[in-house]
Amino acid sequence: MKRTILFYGLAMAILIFLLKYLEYRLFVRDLSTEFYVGIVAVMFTILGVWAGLRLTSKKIVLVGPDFILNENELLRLEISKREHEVLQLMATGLSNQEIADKLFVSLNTIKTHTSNLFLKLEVKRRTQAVQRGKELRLIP
Amino acid sequence: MKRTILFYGLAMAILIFLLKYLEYRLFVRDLSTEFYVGIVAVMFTILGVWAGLRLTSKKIVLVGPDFILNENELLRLEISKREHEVLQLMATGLSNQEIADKLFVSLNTIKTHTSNLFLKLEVKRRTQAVQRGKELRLIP
DNA sequence: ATTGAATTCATACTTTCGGGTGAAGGATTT
DNA sequence: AAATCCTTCACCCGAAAGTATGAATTCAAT
Repeated sequence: MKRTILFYGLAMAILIFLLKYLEYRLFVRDLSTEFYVGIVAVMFTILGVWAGLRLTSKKIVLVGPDFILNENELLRLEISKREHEVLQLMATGLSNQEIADKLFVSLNTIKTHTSNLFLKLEVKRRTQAVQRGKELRLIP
Repeated sequence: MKRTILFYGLAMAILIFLLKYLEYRLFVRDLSTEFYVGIVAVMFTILGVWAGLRLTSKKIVLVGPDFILNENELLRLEISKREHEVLQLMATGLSNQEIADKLFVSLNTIKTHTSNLFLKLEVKRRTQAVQRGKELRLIP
């Protein structure tokens, strides 16, 4: 952390120094305005690109495998909240009994949900349901 | 495609127009040089950030869905070729019977393979095996 | 040639899944 | 109030999955 602060401070200092130096040369008419502006534009473009990369690269690492739920598909397939919940747990590899325990309902209830899910997802097995769910971005 | 070209052209035109306009106002001394340079800096910073984001987002898409098999894990867990094969088919949502048909062996054979797989992957169900397999990069 | 691992298969048994049907209670909408 | 949807649960039955054990065969390595 200390190192990055130092690095950024140094970079900032160099940048400001460069700007001031260019400004000085502009002032003593050693440099045309166009050229000055051009250099500034290039510098700030580079700065922008760098900042942009920095931001996204961090986002990639942190948010990296980010998941945006496809609610349209949920609506289209008429999958209820509870069913969606069951699908999520199913995707983690839990058995119906384990899902039932986790949601404090009976095994039969989970069976009903899974059956309805299979109908709506047009699959025959839970493994396929998980696959389909991932394809349709219903689960991460 | 046509739309993006149009969009970029338009954006470029607006940008150049803005620059020229600012240059004009600078020329008629309606604008201080510092302010002009500041605006240019901001504009190009934005441009840079935008370009940076553009570049990385494309990279993400391109590099995204590649799969490199983790052979070390395969060796470490002592998973044989056949077992790996079965795991792959299992991950596609096939039943044991379907896997047996596809590999021209008996259902019992597949059961043996899956049982051994579960032991080696330290799981109890096929859904978990698929999950684990993906975690360890044994399957895409 | 012997050893060991991988592959194959069988039999028997238990557990889990999945399909089908029905139904009760609650919440929302009409 | 009636209709509708969601959620819950039950029972039955057959199919699929998983466990345990044992064994034959093939194939590579020592």
